[in-house]
Amino acid sequence: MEIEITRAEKIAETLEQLVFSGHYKDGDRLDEIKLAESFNVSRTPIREALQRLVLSGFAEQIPRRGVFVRLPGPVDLMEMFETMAEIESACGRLAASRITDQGLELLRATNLRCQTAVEKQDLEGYYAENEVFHQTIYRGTANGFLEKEALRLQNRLKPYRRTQLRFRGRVSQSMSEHLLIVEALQAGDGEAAARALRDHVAVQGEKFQQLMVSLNS
Amino acid sequence: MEIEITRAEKIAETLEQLVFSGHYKDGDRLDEIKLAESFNVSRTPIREALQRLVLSGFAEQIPRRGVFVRLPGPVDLMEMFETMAEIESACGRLAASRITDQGLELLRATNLRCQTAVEKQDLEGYYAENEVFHQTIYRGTANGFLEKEALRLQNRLKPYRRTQLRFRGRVSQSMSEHLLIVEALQAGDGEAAARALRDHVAVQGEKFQQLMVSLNS
DNA sequence: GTCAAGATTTTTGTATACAAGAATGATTAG
DNA sequence: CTAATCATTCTTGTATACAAAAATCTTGAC
Repeated sequence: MEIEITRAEKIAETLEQLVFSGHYKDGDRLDEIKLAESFNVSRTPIREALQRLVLSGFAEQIPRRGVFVRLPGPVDLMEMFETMAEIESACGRLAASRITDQGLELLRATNLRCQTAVEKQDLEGYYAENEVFHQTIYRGTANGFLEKEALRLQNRLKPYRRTQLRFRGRVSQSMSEHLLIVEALQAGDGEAAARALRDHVAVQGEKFQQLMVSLNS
Repeated sequence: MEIEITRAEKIAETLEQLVFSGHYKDGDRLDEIKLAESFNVSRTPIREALQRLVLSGFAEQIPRRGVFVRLPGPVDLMEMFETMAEIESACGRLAASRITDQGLELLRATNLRCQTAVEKQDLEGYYAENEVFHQTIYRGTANGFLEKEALRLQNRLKPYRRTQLRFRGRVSQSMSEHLLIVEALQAGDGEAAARALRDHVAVQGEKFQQLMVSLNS
């Protein structure tokens, strides 16, 4: 966990959470003065935090006008999930020939914890372990840059993935897909791992409807 | 072309160019005060520009210490090129079934201009057309998010690609690879396009040596 | 009553002032 | 002469002040 020292960073983190959690509507202006008051700081750290939001894609800045929340619409989300599927796929291909035995072991262990979380109906726990599962694959690529890019997108899509997993049958299906992925990685079959991960992450068929439904909540 | 209004944005752009062009060494501290003096502005816009550099990955910020240039080393570059290869590959796969006839036509036209640039020994022109070639493929994915991500990385790797193309035989080899890519896209063969683009961008064999050599210049 | 032009207010972008932590150097004890 | 501690200086982070542009409101003409 990174230690954050400056107020601007803490504020940026908090604002990201607020945007994530739907506290703001799309198009809302992020008023520097009001934010400064509510955070009990001056406009300076607020402005730095807003810049971070803009550069992370959560907001848009119109010069001399202000910063506005930009929540992804259905099309944006589809595009982001498709991109994520391709990136995870690439991670799988590379990890298949590079992941360490420790990595594979961690993958299996994480999968087990996923399974127990499912059995205990611990959705929150499942989210967390599922994240670790994918992050372990990113790490397995032995490509720090790709890993960071994957983490960035994973974080960006996190809230939407959560809502998706709430649908009936999704969790158990997801679990069996995980097994396929581990098998492919264990066998060192890059193409199979790439395919399995792409299918796992991609939003197609049933999942498309579910994503669209979850957008109206 | 985007219009930039605020000074901070112009300064950020200029600083990026300076870091790109090797004006700073790795680890150099970007002194706010000196930069402010040299740009004839106050520290405020400088700080905003520095933040942009940090979030783009060109520099690193250590709280209460300052901002330091972070140029990619050999390992970072290999990782970035590998990631780029995978992303371009993904673009190829998606574009194969989505690129419009206009897109294909643009691709062929751009390739022709590449060819004439080669014949005229116009390396600068070749760089530009080559960029357009790849950007046309990004556009062909019909995925705006992926397109933007690809453009980001392309921009980040631009200076290194340039040095690479200066090696004997690279340009003509690159040209024939372009033809392969266009063929695959035209045939709608996603897998072939993916493979062709990955091989085209990937740094392997001869190209690895060339990249390493070009780093010491 | 409506629309437009000008004045006023608000808000962003920039400059400057100030506070706190880090780096540097000096001074003194060993 | 070396090392450690303290003081000084410098730099960053934050607050405040100011300027310019945009938004809003008012007033007047039609």
